[in-house]
Amino acid sequence: MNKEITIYDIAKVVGLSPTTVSRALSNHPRVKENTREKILNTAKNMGYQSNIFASSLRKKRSKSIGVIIPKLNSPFQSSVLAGMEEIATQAGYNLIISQSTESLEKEVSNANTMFNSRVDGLLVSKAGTTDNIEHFAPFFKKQIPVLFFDRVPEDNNCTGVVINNTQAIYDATSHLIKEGCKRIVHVLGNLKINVYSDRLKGYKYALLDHGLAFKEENVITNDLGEESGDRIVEKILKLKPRPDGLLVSNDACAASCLMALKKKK
Amino acid sequence: MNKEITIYDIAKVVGLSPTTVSRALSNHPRVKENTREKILNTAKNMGYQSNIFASSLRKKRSKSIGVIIPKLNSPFQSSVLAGMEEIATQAGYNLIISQSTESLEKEVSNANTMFNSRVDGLLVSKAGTTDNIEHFAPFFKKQIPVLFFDRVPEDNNCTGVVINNTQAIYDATSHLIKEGCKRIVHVLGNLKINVYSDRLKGYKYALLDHGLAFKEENVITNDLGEESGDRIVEKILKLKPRPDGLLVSNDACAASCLMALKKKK
DNA sequence: TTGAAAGCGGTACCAG
DNA sequence: CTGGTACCGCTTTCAA
Repeated sequence: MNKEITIYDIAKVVGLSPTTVSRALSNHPRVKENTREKILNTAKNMGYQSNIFASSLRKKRSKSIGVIIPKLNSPFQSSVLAGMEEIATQAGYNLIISQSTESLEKEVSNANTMFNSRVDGLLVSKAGTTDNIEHFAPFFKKQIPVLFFDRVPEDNNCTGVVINNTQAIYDATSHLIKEGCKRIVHVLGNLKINVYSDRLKGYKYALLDHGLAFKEENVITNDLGEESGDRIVEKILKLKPRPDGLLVSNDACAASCLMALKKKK
Repeated sequence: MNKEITIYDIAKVVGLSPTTVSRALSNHPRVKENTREKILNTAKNMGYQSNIFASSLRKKRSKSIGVIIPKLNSPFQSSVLAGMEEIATQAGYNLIISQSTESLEKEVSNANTMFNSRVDGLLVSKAGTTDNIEHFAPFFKKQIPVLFFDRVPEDNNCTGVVINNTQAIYDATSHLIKEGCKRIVHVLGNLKINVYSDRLKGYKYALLDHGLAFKEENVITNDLGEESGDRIVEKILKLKPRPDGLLVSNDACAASCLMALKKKK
């Protein structure tokens, strides 16, 4: 059984104190260049591996950041994740990830796990049905930074990063209108989610600014899936007069709608 | 400054030893039901949060699993990740993820980070260019389980999980042949990667079994991107006689090829 | 069923 | 620039 090498072992070998070894290993400035090199070398030779548990225990920091997102296998979320990973790694942080699968219950459980894992910070994109955020209270209380992104809570005390969803859909709608569309159907998800309610605003504003009337029946909500194309197209085809434009708030769903429409032809 | 509550604080309050408190909190069987309940209650009331650093230090286990994949924002990889997360969470493990972005250098660095984070196990899908695996040696030496998936090393001493790539492409090729294709172009990635070399085998076998000749010029390798459609189509159109079937080993690239082909029409 | 005490392996504080 | 030592908070013997 090969025992772990500790700084004490190194200290004995180089004839210095554990303190100095510790300092050398963490690049503390007040160690003679010579000494540090000797320590670093013997550490390498002895196959030393720093014990992050002991270090974290003492320093009370985990050097890890928690991430809670609705779905890992979402093109958007996973590309955001890729960016997070890059920056976190650069800064010497680990990323601990979990998904809520759009369930509040799981989000609560994930938040608890993250808290118990003592992450130094938390990045969250809410589950669709989450309308309270008291499961993050322990973080707030302990002053652990919580940053929401994309799907942010209504609560104004929370820090969040979002794109300008309203403007984006305003632009998209305006584009369709300029292309000659008069009856644009807008398909979006749960309006409890800021992402979709903001987009709906953009849609409405664009209609208004171009002198088109907003009609409730042209908005289809709460059904954004990779397989919901058929259902959506069904609804659209029932509308009279028939719509001449379609704006879908989700790539996969848009593709599904396209396929469904092709079938109908 | 609110100090952390420890098992000692709880012990004092309930008038028992830290040992018993520890046992109660970790559901050790040899604690009287009464005692345990009392401890659990006061723990909750006092706002106790177990210190996972101390626990890990003592138990020498992190209850976390490392994951290294080429790209986080890949539909395939992220859906695998979703499955891993589900199971890991169920089992009380955290997932620490990182991406190599197809670079050996980063993969090495990620492996080191994971090792230093003392993950209890490691899940790896290799970067394309990785042809040695000595950066995982510390894991092997310390008997930390390393499981490769999808992109596995050649080394037979490694445990790996793969789909039957050969059979899959054999079936796909056979399908095209049955549809009447005689000159099928196969587009795939770096042949150093098992995924692609296995698929190439399947392609060859299928041609053989259906009495078609294999031609080197019908295989396009090393260019699988979301934007490589134009280049690939360029190559295809130069072939004489013109191919009548196309088999692309990657969804995004296949879509890109379709678009490029449409433009050419 | 419960307890005392010795670690786990670093880091921080206070000296020198 | 270097060292002694207490301590972070939990778990694990060994003992009762």
